[in-house]
Amino acid sequence: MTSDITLDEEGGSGRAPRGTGRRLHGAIAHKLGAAIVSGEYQPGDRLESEIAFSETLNVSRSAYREAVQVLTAKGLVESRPKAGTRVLPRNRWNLLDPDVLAWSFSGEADMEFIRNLFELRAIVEPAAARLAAERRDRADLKAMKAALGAMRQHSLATEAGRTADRDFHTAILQATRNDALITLSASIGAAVNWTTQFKQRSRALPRNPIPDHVRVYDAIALGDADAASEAMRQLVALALEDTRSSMA
Amino acid sequence: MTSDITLDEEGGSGRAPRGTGRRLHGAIAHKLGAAIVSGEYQPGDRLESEIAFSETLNVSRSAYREAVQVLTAKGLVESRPKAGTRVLPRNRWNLLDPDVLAWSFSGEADMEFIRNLFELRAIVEPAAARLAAERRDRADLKAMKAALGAMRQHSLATEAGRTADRDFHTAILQATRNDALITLSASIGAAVNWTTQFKQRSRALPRNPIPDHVRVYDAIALGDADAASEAMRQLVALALEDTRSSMA
DNA sequence: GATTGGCAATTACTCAGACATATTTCAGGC
DNA sequence: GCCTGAAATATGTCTGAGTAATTGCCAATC
Repeated sequence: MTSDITLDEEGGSGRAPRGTGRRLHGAIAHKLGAAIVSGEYQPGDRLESEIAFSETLNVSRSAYREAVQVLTAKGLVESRPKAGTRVLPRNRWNLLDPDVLAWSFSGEADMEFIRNLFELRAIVEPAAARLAAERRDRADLKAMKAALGAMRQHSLATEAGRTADRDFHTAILQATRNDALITLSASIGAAVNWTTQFKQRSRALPRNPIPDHVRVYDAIALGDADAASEAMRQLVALALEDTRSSMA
Repeated sequence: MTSDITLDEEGGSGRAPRGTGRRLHGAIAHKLGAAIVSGEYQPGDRLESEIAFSETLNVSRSAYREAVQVLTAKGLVESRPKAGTRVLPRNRWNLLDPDVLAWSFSGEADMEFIRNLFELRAIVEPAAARLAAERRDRADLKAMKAALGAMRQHSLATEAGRTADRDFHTAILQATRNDALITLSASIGAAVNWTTQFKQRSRALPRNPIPDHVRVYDAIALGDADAASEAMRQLVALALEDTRSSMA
């Protein structure tokens, strides 16, 4: 028997069996992962047995098991012989894993969690800007300047505009020369931009983001660490305010 | 045929086929993951085909595939039909994943990476102490005090002492009420304590860590956010200094 | 000469079913 | 009542077959 289940997520035109480039076990992991982070399965809950669950999904046991391995790798579940597969308590989850973040935002957004992410961002990003001001070289500044120019041309409502925004922040991170910091900030930034995209949809954002970004750039270019940190602090604070107002 | 390979890591008395409680695919993931983060496989390198590699390891294809799924979930590799499985560039790795951190420290420690982690810790922990000072309740303080008492009784050279140290920091994190921050800081803290354990082994550390911790506790108990942040900053700085000196 | 189209080969992906192993649970004996 | 051992059950591992998708080559065309 061949798989006859759609397993499509992000509800929409459910025509294709699954998006191209997406493997079956990946789709299962996404489906289960989203169900867990959304609270559909509670910590401590036991999943059906492998045989039963894979039959329910109309997939082979191998495909299902590979999906569970992914969830296990991200700390969402734990499997033991005879005991079955159980959802782990939330403090075991790798909340900052890019996939887990994506799953968290694939359903309804948990405002409390978003606040926590912004709080973390407000801690990390200003510090990153500070390091960037101390360590940037000519190539870093060039990249930032180019991204800034692109941001001026395209609105944040367009895909090109959001890409430019991402590029600007990425350039700052690269200048910190700290891989751990880069990984962390990139994950948080991506997740937060989920909400930005959402925010734009409610089209109540006339504020021009360029001046905030220019202040950050100028401080980094001057090598003024304190000013860079402060400018970034403001930028994050304003972003949180925008997000908050667009959701209230 | 049954698996006849040992797959033992952490070189030592290689008696058991693999540590109890450790599944085969987990052992493979550990072995491959450690090999990748240590640079044995370079980004862009292509792994042998599933059939060939699983035969080399004397394990079934299923076990090997499940291990690869874990690595894929952590951003270390990517698999595509016909193209094979390739090691991804380092900026795609989830460097802050607990397992990836563990693999990083299972081999020779990369001093540059350790510095980066300490830098990140120096950013996050003082901010966490600040939040804890603002939000802690009686139960939080009680937990910190208990951990502090345990630290006084046992040296950091003992397992009990290290547990108490962890408990103290965990209690501070809990008081921040920020899950994302807790997850992050716990991962970094655990990784850094790898180095602490290593540090102790070189037994050149007469410094008493208690006063530093007491300063942090007092500031948090008083609700003095600035003092808490500053005290934690000092604590992290001293820890870095100790680690640096014990490795030089 | 450069570009586009189709073809074939290779590789991962999925499926199916059997057997092995570990852990919990419960029954029995000291 | 505690400990010991056996049975039940779910995950873990193995094998082998067949499917699907991507790449790289080659030819035909502009």
